[in-house]
Amino acid sequence: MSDELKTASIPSLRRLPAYYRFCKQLAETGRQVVSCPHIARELHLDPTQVRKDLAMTGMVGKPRVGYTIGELLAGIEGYLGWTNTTDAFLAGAGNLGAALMGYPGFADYGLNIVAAFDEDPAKIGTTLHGRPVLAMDRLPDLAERMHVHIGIVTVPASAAQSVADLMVLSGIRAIWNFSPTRLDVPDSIILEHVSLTASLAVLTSRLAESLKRSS
Amino acid sequence: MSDELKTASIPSLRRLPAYYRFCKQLAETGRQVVSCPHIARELHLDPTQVRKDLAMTGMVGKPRVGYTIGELLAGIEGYLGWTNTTDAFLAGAGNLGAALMGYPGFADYGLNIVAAFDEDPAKIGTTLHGRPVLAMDRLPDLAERMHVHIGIVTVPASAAQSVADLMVLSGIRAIWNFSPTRLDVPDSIILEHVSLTASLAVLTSRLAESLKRSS
DNA sequence: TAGATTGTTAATCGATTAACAATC
DNA sequence: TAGATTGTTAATCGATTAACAATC
Repeated sequence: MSDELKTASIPSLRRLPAYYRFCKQLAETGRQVVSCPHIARELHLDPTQVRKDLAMTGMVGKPRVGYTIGELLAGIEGYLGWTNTTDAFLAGAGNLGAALMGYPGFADYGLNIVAAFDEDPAKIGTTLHGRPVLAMDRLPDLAERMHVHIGIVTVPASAAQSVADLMVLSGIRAIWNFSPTRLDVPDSIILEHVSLTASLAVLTSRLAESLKRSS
Repeated sequence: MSDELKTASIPSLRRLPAYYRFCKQLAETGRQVVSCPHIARELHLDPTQVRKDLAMTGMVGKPRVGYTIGELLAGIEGYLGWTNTTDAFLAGAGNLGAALMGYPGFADYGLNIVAAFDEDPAKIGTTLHGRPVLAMDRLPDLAERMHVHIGIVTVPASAAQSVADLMVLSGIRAIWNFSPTRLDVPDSIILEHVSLTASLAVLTSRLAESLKRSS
């Protein structure tokens, strides 16, 4: 069978949600089909690149017509594992943690943050956007019993590594790291780092260059 | 003069903050010099790659010794435009906006969020981590008078484009976009998008693959 | 049919990694 | 000196873009 899944490139994976979002908007207007040139024009990408990205998910289109939007959405959902909502635990009920808990869009992307964990006694026992804030030391037991596979790290840099260690011991399989620190975890753990400083570096270096040129 | 700045690659720019952070930690222990292999071991990178990234900033090292940490930090700061703190306006005083306003690390990276702007009358006039929340329509006038060049977008997707348009009209030169939407701005505007859904796609697709393999 | 789009193979481009002389 | 590290050039790798036959 054609079960040989060619491992997708990271840039391709990162583009899929944009296609998904655009096609969902199209679907709401009643549209049934969409072509790669159409998506590419909208997102300022190369049509061939869009086609390759979609091919990766197993999608097939019709020449002259394009892809059925419904199939395309289902294809991306399936490929990214968004079909069944995935439960996640969040560690660090601070500002950023609260923001992620309150982000309404995650449900559309199969992510369900079921509880937050914190060390602060003042926060423990409260709720955050309807989900409980629990003591950090209850994370291992609950993660195992609830089969939670995703851990979100929104604690300060100083606590990030120890929280990650705790998650690994708890059977967490994937860590989404929002702290400004690099985390050391076993190779078997999936690690995705949202680095605000990396993004800021691109912004400020370009701005510095632009201001220099115009002065 | 050697004023021909070769435009840096985005991956290189994104790595610089990690070097910066590691070297700052080393400096605190009293260390004076650091080598590329040393940095590379710590951050799990290739030593040659680290050397090329540093060369980009104009740094020169001593064979057998390495780089002076002080010079290295200054070099990165200069290259990324972190020497003089840059003022920024933030639009959208919601959960995420509050989180960014409260992030203590930004000061180290030359970013100073001086005010937030929002449409919600209930929020206008309050403060967020010591900085005022102002009415959105005051942004253009203030941006011009205060020479603010960076705008941070933390409004919901539906409002993001109109906020970006307002920023462009206000003379903002660089937009840091945290909304889940692609923004359309003139080519002259520097645009950096922090896409949580792109990051989540990498995480969930890998997790799905990993769970499939182990089942 | 004519022509736009798909699917796929080839060419290009850019970033990473390897190799190695120069240096202290 | 011996040997680790720098600086730089060459080779490799992977992603993007171009080319083009197949299709409806």
